[in-house]
Amino acid sequence: MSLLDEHKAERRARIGKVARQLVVERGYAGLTMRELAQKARVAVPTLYNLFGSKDAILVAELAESARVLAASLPPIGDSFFARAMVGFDAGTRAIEESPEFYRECMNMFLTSPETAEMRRRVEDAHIAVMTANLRAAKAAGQLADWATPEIVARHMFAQYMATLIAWGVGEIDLPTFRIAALSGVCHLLAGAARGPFAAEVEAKLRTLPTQYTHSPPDKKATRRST
Amino acid sequence: MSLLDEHKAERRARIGKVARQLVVERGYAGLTMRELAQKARVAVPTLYNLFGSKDAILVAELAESARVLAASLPPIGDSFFARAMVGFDAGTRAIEESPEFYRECMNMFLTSPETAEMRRRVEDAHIAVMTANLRAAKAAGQLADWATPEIVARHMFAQYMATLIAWGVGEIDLPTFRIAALSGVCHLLAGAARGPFAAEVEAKLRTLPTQYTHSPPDKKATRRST
DNA sequence: GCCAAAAATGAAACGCGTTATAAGATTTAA
DNA sequence: TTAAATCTTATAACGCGTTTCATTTTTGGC
Repeated sequence: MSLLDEHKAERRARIGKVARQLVVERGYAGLTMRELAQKARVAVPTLYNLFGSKDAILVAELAESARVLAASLPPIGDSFFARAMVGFDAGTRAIEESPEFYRECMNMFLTSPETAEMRRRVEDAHIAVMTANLRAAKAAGQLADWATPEIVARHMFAQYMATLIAWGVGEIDLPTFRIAALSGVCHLLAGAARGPFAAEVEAKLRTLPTQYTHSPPDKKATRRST
Repeated sequence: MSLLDEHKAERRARIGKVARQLVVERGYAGLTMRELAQKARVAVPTLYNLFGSKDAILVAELAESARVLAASLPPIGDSFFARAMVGFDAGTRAIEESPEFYRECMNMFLTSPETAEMRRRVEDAHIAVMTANLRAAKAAGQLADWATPEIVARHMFAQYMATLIAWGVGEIDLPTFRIAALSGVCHLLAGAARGPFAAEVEAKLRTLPTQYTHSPPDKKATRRST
């Protein structure tokens, strides 16, 4: 790596760090390019040279988080169900580490064209793992004959995302999110699972509260103005 | 209604109509308040007097659509499953009538603070219907003992919304959306349904394609710039 | 050490959503 | 008819993300 590229990387890192911090402090809308430039000791056009847009800066931070998360995934369990839970758990724990940041980035992540490719990558990775998992279940006769592994995997992912969004818009708080996401995924698996797999899912479902609090606004989020 | 209120209502209607048309033509970002004011023969501050914000104008249009939709709901069928399908079908048909408008409004609908109340209203209405429906199924012994009607209803709604979002961001096209949403809801019901209800769900699942095309970008949407 | 290429800089500008201000039009009530 | 109240209007402004441009700084090869 040349000196030039090194300095570029330094700047990128500095900008990303400050951006992340400012988003946590002031929210997505509260992060202004002019202030970011100043606090990162950089000129405004430099932000655009290095990243291209405001969203791209945060996407880069999200991508970094995803990389760290992927590298830290614990070894998978042995039952189909345990394996299915590992990914969801890891994602949820990552969010719990800096909820303000992820919540403020959620709108952007969902809607910015910058993130289209990243969304597809994240989704494909999740779905590939779950599909493989469910394929094994099917081979072991523990999946309904009408169930297609990939389709079930996609629906599970959709269920998780929908719950995530409910949290992102402030509809539910983080503990509720944990329960609701788990519940949703289990409900979905309950239909397709057979044999021991099904028993495991049902057992889990029985441990979940049947009346978790919905619509209890914890802090309002999304698009703060100052 | 006083003359003053009449004229106000006229202006509101005119603005809403033009806004809707402009969104269809140029997308959400392509709708500018200055142009809207001009085309609706109104001053810019009037837009803010009457609505409060750009998003609020489109929210009002969405609310109007929701009102029309709710009023046009066909009589419900007789089986639990048929009843569950009616709402989803009506919503999907509404979208198919003006996909450009709804697609462009989706980001805004999901993320704007203006829509929080409306989201809750729509969600509560859907969930109330489905919950009542599932309660009847439970009373008839056609629901698993671990299944809570309201929770299943919420998961169904989440599944539908997640698929809707996938369409909104351009991940899937409208025909795929129809299949995927139906498939997701059926997968969810398959776990909780018992007896004749379960048989109906499974029968439906067997009719759905097991390999519907995912990620075939039809027209890119979300945040056009001109 | 010098010179061409590459990149960062400061300052100004653009279009956007939104708001303030002052003046003009319209409705209401007497 | 007139006066008060209400709303619309035109215009200009603000802060935002983003871009342009000319200038300066930094880098890499000789």
